[in-house]
Order: sequence, then structure tokens, then C-alpha cells
Amino acid sequence: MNNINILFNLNTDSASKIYKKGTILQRAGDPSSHLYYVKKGLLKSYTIDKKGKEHIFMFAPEGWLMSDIESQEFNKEAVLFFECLEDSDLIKISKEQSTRDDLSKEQYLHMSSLLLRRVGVLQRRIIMLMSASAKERYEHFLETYPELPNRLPQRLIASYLGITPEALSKIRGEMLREK
Amino acid sequence: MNNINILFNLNTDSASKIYKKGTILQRAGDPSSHLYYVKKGLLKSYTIDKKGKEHIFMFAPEGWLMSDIESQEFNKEAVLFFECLEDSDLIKISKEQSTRDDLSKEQYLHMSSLLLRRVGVLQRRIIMLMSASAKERYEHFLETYPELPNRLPQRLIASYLGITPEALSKIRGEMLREK
DNA sequence: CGTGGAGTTGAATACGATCAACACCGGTGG
DNA sequence: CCACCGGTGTTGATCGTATTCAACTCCACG
Repeated sequence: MNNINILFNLNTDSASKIYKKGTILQRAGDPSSHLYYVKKGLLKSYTIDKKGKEHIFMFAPEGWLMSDIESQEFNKEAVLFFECLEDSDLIKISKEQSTRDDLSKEQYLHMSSLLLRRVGVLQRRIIMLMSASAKERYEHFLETYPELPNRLPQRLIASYLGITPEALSKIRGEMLREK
Repeated sequence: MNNINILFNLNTDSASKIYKKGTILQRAGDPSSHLYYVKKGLLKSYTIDKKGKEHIFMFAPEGWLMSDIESQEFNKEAVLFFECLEDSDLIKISKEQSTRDDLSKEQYLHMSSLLLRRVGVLQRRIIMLMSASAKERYEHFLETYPELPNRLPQRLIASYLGITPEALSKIRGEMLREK
């Protein structure tokens, strides 16, 4: 969080604003995208495939940065939707703030470490998707984000795991019967 | 490539070396890991799951940087294997070179842009794995890496796509019959 | 009360995995 | 030169896991 302030020249309570649960901050296809730093609350980012099905890309609870790197990078339209899952206190960071090249060395250092962490998370996610069964992915999710299941409806967890809500329900039933 | 030289203080023909096809540059479990910049040739990185099955994480042809960010970041053991798929001319970059924090502003700029591109690639990969069928993923692979299929045996492409070689063979058969 | 969204459960289905047999090379060595 | 071999890819039969579709329960909320 301190990193974020340094990175984007924010003072501690600059520019933060409350967004209501259900607010859609960004839609796929929007020309430009912003970054959102989550001071409080919970966001999801997701895509919608050609069959109209939603696939959750990531969750962003307190202290996380929500971004759509692909569109940022190539200066293209957004590919992800952002939506508030709870009333959320967010700092909205403009594209100009995040992509200008006159940052200080310190700011770049923070930027790099932030990106490194993001790459690590994504790498782990890909390995999971390729090598683990739905049940294993769910167990891994519980270990990694122990606080999130209480705050999320199951169908969103299923979407994050890449399975249907029914499949997750059956996995949970099976896990209960096992112990 | 120029970026790489600036980033790691390399002069144009520093430290490059030929590694034979089949050489394993890094094993999962190794304590420390290096980065490899591919001047010529082709590398794969992969994990091996508990059933002994190999899953290809990414390919690195000419101009790409092969890295195991997760282990670099947390200073942990490597989770990925690196292997040469062709005789390859590589620049080996030590962990010290890549993680020290006394880089110049210009170097951080390059580091950030390199990481941004990587995040974009991984983001696309995850969306693919979650929302597309095996056939769609294969078609997307052909579009994205048109030159790689000629240089790779099918079983490695299948592994990258997250399916078995038999499944890929059937998809190809089906696509031939369709046109 | 009703109504609609969330979760559960079951039956039928589909997609890809697994297993096995076989064809097709490209060496290697007799 | 041929016989043999291992690695690669194809094809078919069967199996398993997750999807799809449908019916039902359970609440939270009007």
C-alpha cells in the first residue's frame, strides 16, 4: 500500500472513493482502462466468452491492485470487466499516471516488484489449471485464499476455478462425506 | 534484445554459449536459478506433476527470455525445468545480476516493460485455458506462433495446450476432414 | 406470504484421458 | 543392404470427469 502511494505519487488519502456493490468499473471493449487500488472491499475481473459465459480472472481484496495489463500494454481496448462484489473504497489511477515514463528510480523499483509478484501469481495459476483436477484446484484455492470463501458466493469460486457451480457443489459434497 | 543488454549490463557478444539439444539447464528443486536469454535456438520450460506427467509452461525461441519468476521472486527452489529443444546459443544471467536493486532508472524501465509483456502473455494464456476448448486453443496457438509448429513435435504442442498427444492428433484429423 | 437467486442432487451427455494396436520413419549395427 | 529398434503419430474402444439440463430445497427480501 505504501508502495502504491510511492508508485503513483499519491498521498495517503488522495482520491479514494466509495463504489457500491454491483458497480461495473470497466467493460471489455472500453477504449481506455484505469487501474484501481483497493483500500477496502472486493473486486472481481472477468471475461465473457462467445457463449456468454463468465470466467473470473482474479479477485482483488484489500491491498490489491486491479488492472488489465494486456490492454494497458498494447494501448488497446479492455479485455476484462471489473465489478465491485462489495461496497468498495477504491483509488482510481489513470492510464496516464501508470504509463508515463518519467517515474523516479524508486517508483520503477516498486513497479517492478509489483509486476514480479503478479507474474508469480499467474505462473502458479497456469500450472494449476494445466496439471490439477478440479478438486485439487479447489483445495489449493482454500489454502491460498482462506478468507475469501466466506465473502464469496460459490458460483464465483467455481468460475475462478474454471468449473461449473454444480461441479463445485458435488466436489464439496464429496469432501464432506470423506471426513 | 537491446533491452536485455541494457538491463543486464551486457555488451553485444558477452557470455553467450552454445548448449546442445537435450541439455537440461535447470531442474525443479534446484536451489538457485538463472535467467537465459535466447540468441538462437529454442527452449521449453515445464513442470512435472505428481503422476510424473510433463506440462509445458512456455516456449522461448529467439529473442525471448526464459525465467522462473516464482522461484526468483521468493528466493525459493525452482519449480520449472528448462531444456534445450534445439542446439541453442544462450546468454546465461546470474540471479545476482537480475535481482540486485542498484539498477539504473533506464534499466528499471526496461525491466518493467519486459515484465508487462510477460504479464500480458500469461493473462491471455489463463483466459484461453479457462474459456476455450482444446480445438480452439490449438487454433489460437497456430495463429499466435505460426513458426513454431514446424520446429516442434506434436506431443510438445499438446503438452503446452494442456491435452494429450492423442487428443491433438484427433483434433488435427478432424480439422483436415472439415476442409 | 410469494418471488427469485443460490445451492444441491440426479440423469443424460460430451469431451478428453487412458489404453492398446498399428503404421511410419530414421537411425544403428549386424 | 537389410533387420531391428525406439520414438512419433494415428486410430479405435472404453472409461472418467466435468457439463448440461432439470427438478427441488432453502432462504433473504420484497
